[in-house]
Amino acid sequence: MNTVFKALADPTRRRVLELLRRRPMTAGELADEFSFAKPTMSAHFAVLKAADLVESQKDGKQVIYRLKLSVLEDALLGFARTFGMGGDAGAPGGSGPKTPSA
Amino acid sequence: MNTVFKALADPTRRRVLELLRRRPMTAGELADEFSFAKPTMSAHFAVLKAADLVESQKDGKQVIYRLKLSVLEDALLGFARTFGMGGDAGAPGGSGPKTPSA
DNA sequence: ACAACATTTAGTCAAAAAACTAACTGAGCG
DNA sequence: CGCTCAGTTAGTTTTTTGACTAAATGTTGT
Repeated sequence: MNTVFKALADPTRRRVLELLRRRPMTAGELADEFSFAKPTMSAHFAVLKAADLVESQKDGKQVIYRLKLSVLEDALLGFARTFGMGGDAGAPGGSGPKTPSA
Repeated sequence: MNTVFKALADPTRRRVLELLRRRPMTAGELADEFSFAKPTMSAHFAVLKAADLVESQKDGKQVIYRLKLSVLEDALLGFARTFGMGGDAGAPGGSGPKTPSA
């Protein structure tokens, strides 16, 4: 989950995710949407993949990236619910968990 | 919004927000929950404040920090809705929501 | 006024992040 | 086979981040 938030910290990567929300795209197609060099984009893809936010599939000489929406959902909405948004998952009224491990 | 995601990228800051979700706390109280030096924590508070995720109020020689839930909500749920989660604010036109509430 | 306390500011440092160019790997084509 | 295209890996550089100690600021009690 920390990797997810780290991945989301960069605006380029957030935009990659937004592009992938519509359809899977090849590394080249994605890279064309930005002004960065390809290795730079490749590194961004690697971060997204390490966070399990995208999956890649090789197709001939291209690599197709696809959004893993459920992972993004789990992280985002899961965290949101921690704060009592969109449901309830961690906002007790009495004395709750300290969770002193971080 | 970028500042919000940058702020959320650090686990210490996420935990500060979680602590503040229950009640406003002073800088010292918050700092006591962590093993870092106080100036380190102060810097984290500054990042959260710059992202407008918390507000501070001076009370004598202490500083009380309070969570700005609505800002967190706007950023988090707003971004989530971009992906068709928890509502609709930017769902794909050609291909509908893949996983409406998984 | 002075001391004690809570917090922030200043300055330093090491590690991580984000970018680049150059070189490599693997796939398909003539 | 040798070329070219798509993408990644390697290596370097600059900037940002997250931590620390020491010192400054501001507040309260004596």
